[in-house]
Amino acid sequence: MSNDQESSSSNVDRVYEAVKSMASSFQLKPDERINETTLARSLNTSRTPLREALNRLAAEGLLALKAGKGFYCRSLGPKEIMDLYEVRLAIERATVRLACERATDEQIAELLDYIGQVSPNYADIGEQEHAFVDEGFHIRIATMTGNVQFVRILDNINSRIHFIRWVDMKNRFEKSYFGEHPAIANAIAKRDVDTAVATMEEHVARRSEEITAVVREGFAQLYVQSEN
Amino acid sequence: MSNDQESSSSNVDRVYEAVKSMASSFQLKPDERINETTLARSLNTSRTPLREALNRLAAEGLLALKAGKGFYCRSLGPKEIMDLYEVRLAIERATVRLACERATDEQIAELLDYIGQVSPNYADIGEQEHAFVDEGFHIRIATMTGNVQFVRILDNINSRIHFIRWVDMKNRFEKSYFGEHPAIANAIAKRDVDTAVATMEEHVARRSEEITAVVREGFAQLYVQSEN
DNA sequence: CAATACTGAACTGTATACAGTACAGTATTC
DNA sequence: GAATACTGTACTGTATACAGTTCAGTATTG
Repeated sequence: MSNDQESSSSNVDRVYEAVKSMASSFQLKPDERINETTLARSLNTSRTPLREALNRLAAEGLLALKAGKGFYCRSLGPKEIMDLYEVRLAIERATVRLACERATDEQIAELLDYIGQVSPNYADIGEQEHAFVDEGFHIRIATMTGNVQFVRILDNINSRIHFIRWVDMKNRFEKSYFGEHPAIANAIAKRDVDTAVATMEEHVARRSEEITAVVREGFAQLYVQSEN
Repeated sequence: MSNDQESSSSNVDRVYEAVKSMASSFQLKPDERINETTLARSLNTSRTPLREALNRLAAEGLLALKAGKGFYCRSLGPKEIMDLYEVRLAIERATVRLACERATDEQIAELLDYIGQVSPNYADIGEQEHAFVDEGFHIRIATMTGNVQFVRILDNINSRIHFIRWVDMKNRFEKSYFGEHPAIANAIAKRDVDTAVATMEEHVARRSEEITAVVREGFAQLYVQSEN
């Protein structure tokens, strides 16, 4: 049945994206066992392509596979979150430095434009979108390095902390978008490596601290938010 | 505590390791199509678990999946190699810094011991082993951070550049093991962050330069070496 | 009543069958 | 003889069947 639009990406890719989205938005709860038959049926496919997608996600660290018990949505405890932020800091330190050195003028113009487009109507979009916009900013900087591997890794980290980022966005978005992000972008535009790196470090580190506070408060409220 | 959940009890994990090893050692040639039926048979399994393993490896970047045409062993061109070394530099800069701050005295003792054990009989082992020993050194430093994510990423990079590393080892091993590695380890032992980071940067960067030279010479000879 | 053994449902892990598709090698036409 | 159409083979992608295992819920025994 070729009912779906041209499968530029295969069935597995479609399922992969769907499950990834479900995991990022915590429709799949942490440490919850994934019922393959049910999930396959709800995605209009069979268990074979579903399991192939699940294996990819497990390889990326979004899911865990307990032998003999199947796939679990990976739990996201305080330790893991801090660890991921630590890796993110290491990566972004490098990307912002390389971006200063290598970004084309077009890329820089596009980055400034990206910031500009969001600012006016930032109030109209939800937290979920805020998180995506934030991720988009950092991914653009990674892209400026010309090194796909950085983008790949950052993308992986993003998908794993997306939900946390989303929650935190309530407090942070305005600060990020009218303060720190433009500061970083401007430093890149001036090819000012030291300022760019320092600002980025501060940006990520501050975020990390705030996350810690949220995490310490406990996760209960987070999960509640994702109920509906 | 037994890891037989991971390796021996699961057929997929066994196949995964086998194929990974084949890809790292270029028994599977770059850009070569993988015949699932044949490979499955040679690994004493069926296509289903094999494909699950292949999907994991594709997610990790060791294989590529062309839609409608199956899995291919990923080509490793100069650009990709340089990119991976660049990421590695970013990661190792971070790990060595954190290792200085967080490593336990036991871990440091173990690291020094690791170096000591290898030195005497370094001539007895082949290049393949040299590469593993080298990787082991860097993985240990990553482990000292207490952050599993760093280990994970570094391990991924290692598996993708293993072959290149192996080739380069002919020239580098002695320099690494009697010069740079001990220098890094000693700096960590003294908790001297600046020296440790600087030495590590120099170490990875120098290696990267030499790799470039090898790569520029052309790959033909590399592939020939892996024939038998 | 508590604790342990038992049984069956449900689910994972694997093998296999089948359908659709790319590709090579051959035939056909100009 | 060259170029294009054709046909068969082989392989991927997916569905399904089956075997082994876990787990919950019940029965049994002290």
